[in-house]
Amino acid sequence: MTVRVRIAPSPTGYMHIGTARTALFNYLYAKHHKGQFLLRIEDTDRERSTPEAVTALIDGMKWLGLNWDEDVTFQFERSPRHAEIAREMLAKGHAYYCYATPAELEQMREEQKAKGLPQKYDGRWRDRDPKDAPAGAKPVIRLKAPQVGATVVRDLVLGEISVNNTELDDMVLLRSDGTPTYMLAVVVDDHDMGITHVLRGQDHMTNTFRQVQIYKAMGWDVPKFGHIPLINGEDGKKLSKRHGAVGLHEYQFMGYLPEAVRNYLLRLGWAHGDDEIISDAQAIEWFDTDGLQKSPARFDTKKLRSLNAHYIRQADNARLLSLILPLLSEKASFTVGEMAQQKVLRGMNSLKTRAETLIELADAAMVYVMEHAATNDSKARALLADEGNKALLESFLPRLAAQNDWTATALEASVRSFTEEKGIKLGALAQPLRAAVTGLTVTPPIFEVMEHLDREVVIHRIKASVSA
RNA sequence: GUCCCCAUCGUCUAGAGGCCUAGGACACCCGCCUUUCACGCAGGUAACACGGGUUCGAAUCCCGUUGGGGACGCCA
Repeated sequence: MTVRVRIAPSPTGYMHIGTARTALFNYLYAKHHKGQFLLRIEDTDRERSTPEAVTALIDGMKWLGLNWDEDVTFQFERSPRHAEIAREMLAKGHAYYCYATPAELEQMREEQKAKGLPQKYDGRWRDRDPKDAPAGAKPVIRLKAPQVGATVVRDLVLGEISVNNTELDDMVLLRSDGTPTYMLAVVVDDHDMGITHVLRGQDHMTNTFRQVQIYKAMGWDVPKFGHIPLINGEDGKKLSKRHGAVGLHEYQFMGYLPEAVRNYLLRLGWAHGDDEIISDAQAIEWFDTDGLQKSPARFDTKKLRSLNAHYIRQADNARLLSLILPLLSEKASFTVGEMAQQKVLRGMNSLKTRAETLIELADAAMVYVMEHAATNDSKARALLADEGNKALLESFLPRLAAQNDWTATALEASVRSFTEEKGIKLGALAQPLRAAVTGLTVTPPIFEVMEHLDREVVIHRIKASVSA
């Protein structure tokens, strides 16, 4: 049997980081088992679904590199089919009309809550004759769920899980306006799409029991289920906006590489021995449900950053340049030209070992973009305000002006011989030099920066700082 | 409140009854390298929630307690 899995997000604004991880797991599961990975947009909630949100979901999937097979299924388009199944269940005696009004049900729940009873539909229309229906009332269709026994699921992650059927109530399948509920639509779509394995968050566990009852009522094959532990915030509480970013796109904006996010998400709730850095090919080769964790994991930004730093170091320089180019132009307030881009590219090897995000990479790369040295670094200004340093720089200037070989190696040699003659440490001149040339105290190796910067620019900046 | 699920360093995790004096990674601390900052390399601190069983032997199996998460909609 070919494995067919799906990710079924609802378009309610953006792609949640947890949804992204579930999508990744499903994708890898499909690839590992040489099956198909499908995308279904669950847009049956017409109030909240928007075309923008659908686009956000699709963009998120593409950014993460999770390409799906076949066409995207839009759940709402299938509502006639869902209604058809609801009527079929009605005909088979597995469902019934319920005329209770929302207000009536709310009152029922409040009474249950007040008495400390479990909150669930009490089945008031289960055995009642539809002839008793109030005139003009629009009914919903409810599942006639089994009231004895237990519903048992052999979970791919948790093992056997079960619940007594007395705990489950008769859920709504078709709303009074004729539209299907999530519970019905998911089952019908998964069945029609030939889904064999459902890997989803543990927040769906109770839904699974109820959905299994629908499969059984229809006499359909029940797919295998696997309930993935949820992602919590750094404080162990439910991941929410107050923890920072929950939208996948936010990670993109914060300068994370998709491969880093992929690797991080993969290791959150899943492991393959002690492996940490895992390539896409290895992920496909290794991923299976036996490596999934049972308990929830906390989101750790520090580890994500560390992984991101790793992948930035691995990344192709030209790719990095293209990724930070919009950032550079934005920071500079002008379009960064070809010359500056070439300087950044030449300095990239040193820049990328110092950045954990693309934002930091862009910040550091600005030394090659700006016309003048930075002026807002107080430590650098203090260094240049020192008369001794000024005198030192001034006395070194003629050497620099006479410098033939404008390479990092030669520049370093020149500075070394100068400091040796003066009997001072290399850093005694290198650091003021860094401050004068860049306006900063922390940069890539200063001789390399000088090499990539034009000679005239370097000399001009030193002169400017000396005479300031 | 009711039901479901879970429980190893601060965090992510390895661990399938003896290989565990509990391993790795991130973070943290320290050293080396060094023109700053990083990278890299070498060390270090740090965990089996608790209580009962089962067993010659338990981080691993069972029960309970505690703690955590989730679900209880004509949302998905």
